[in-house]
Amino acid sequence: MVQKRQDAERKRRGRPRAYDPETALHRAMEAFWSAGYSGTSLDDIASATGMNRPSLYAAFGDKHDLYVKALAHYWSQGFEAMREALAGKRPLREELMSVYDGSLSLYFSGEGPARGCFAIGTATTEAVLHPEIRAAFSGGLRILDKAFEDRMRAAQVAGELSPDADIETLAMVASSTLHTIAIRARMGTARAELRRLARKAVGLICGFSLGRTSPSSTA
Amino acid sequence: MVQKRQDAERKRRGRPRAYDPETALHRAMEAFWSAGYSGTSLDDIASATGMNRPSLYAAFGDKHDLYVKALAHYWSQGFEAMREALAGKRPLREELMSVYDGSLSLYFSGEGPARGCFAIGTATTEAVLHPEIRAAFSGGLRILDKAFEDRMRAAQVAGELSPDADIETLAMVASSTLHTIAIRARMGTARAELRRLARKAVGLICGFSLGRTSPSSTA
DNA sequence: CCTTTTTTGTACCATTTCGAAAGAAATTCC
DNA sequence: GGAATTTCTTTCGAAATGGTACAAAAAAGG
Repeated sequence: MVQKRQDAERKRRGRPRAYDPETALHRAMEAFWSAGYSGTSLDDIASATGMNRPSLYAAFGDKHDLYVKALAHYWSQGFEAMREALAGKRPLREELMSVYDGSLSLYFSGEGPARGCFAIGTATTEAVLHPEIRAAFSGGLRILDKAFEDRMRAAQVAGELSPDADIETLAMVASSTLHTIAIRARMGTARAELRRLARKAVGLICGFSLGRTSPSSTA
Repeated sequence: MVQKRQDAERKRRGRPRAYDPETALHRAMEAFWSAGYSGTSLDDIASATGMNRPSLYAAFGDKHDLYVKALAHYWSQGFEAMREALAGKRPLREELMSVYDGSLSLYFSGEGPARGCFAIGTATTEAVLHPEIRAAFSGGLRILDKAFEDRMRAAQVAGELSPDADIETLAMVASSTLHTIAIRARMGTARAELRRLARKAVGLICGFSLGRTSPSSTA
């Protein structure tokens, strides 16, 4: 961190920044997370980041820009977590549960009631009126879809899933399970119940494996 | 309607209302639908309903009350549609597709880009900070969950689904499919693609029927 | 016709919100 | 140490927002 600063910015000319852009963006995201885009004022964000509005404006542009950057920040974190969880080094069942457990940890982090997924919880609302947010939102969701699908195709090749299994459908179940968990977390469903839900979905998906004739018993 | 008015309100004392409360509430809901709770001003709602703010306040209380009433209005519509679609008079497969087709019609109604589900699209954001909205939101979602589950239990009794089928899991797939469609509609996914997604989910669910050993091919 | 009752419409108020301007502060370059 | 540069802090302003007060309007009751 310190090295990178020295490398990239060698010796900046004027007064040094009093904030770290990365952590400031993260704090701004946290501020948006609970109340959403419209429900969070720039003063709220200023308090959360410790910056004042002019500095915020100079660093990230206006409120809209700031939100879009926060969303990109969230997604890049999510992609990374997804990549690690679905690395393909463990059984499919285990890796899928890693995805859901990791998501639950994120959704139930923070102080008050669970905030669920930042993107689904806040960008869904804005997507209709703000094309940029809609694009960033849908782009991120598609990447997650693809991550599930890629992992399952690999599982099929490796013999973890039946050659007959419809990968597209199973990946869709994996994605929609993530989405329903994101929503339900935000509406107050207990973490344990959501984990139970995830286990059932994983059981269903992994039921389509060789050697099992009836994937219906998904205990 | 006219009769009911004469019955219930016989002869109201003062100046008659210039609006119909039911349609006004519906218009208010439509106003909230695109921009969400925080993103919609009382002026927006006043324009949408043709009422002015004092009348709005007298009729529905403050903005928060109005939104909660709009949400209840939306849910009651949804419950009714669900009840009709899952009446149990047609094959499960057909009735499930009725649910998704009906939902898609609703999600893609209106002028601009698709607005998806009013509840999921707008209440998810507010659920964290507003316990009343959270309660109304989760209550509605639970009723939809139960409607799916009840219908599937009936299907199991009727022999449409295998006795081995895990109804809870299948109902969860049905619900999460509805949720993912609601989200994706709002993020700009084409209606045809969402219908394809619904067909796949229905195929998966109804694959757990007697006489099929492998429900994996869900074309 | 006058009183009572209820709703409407205009106007207003206090607060919040977003954005910008202007000068002070901190650092590098020469 | 002074000039140049970048950021910070204070302050302002215009617009929007939620909510309310008050008089005019429209109906029924007597």
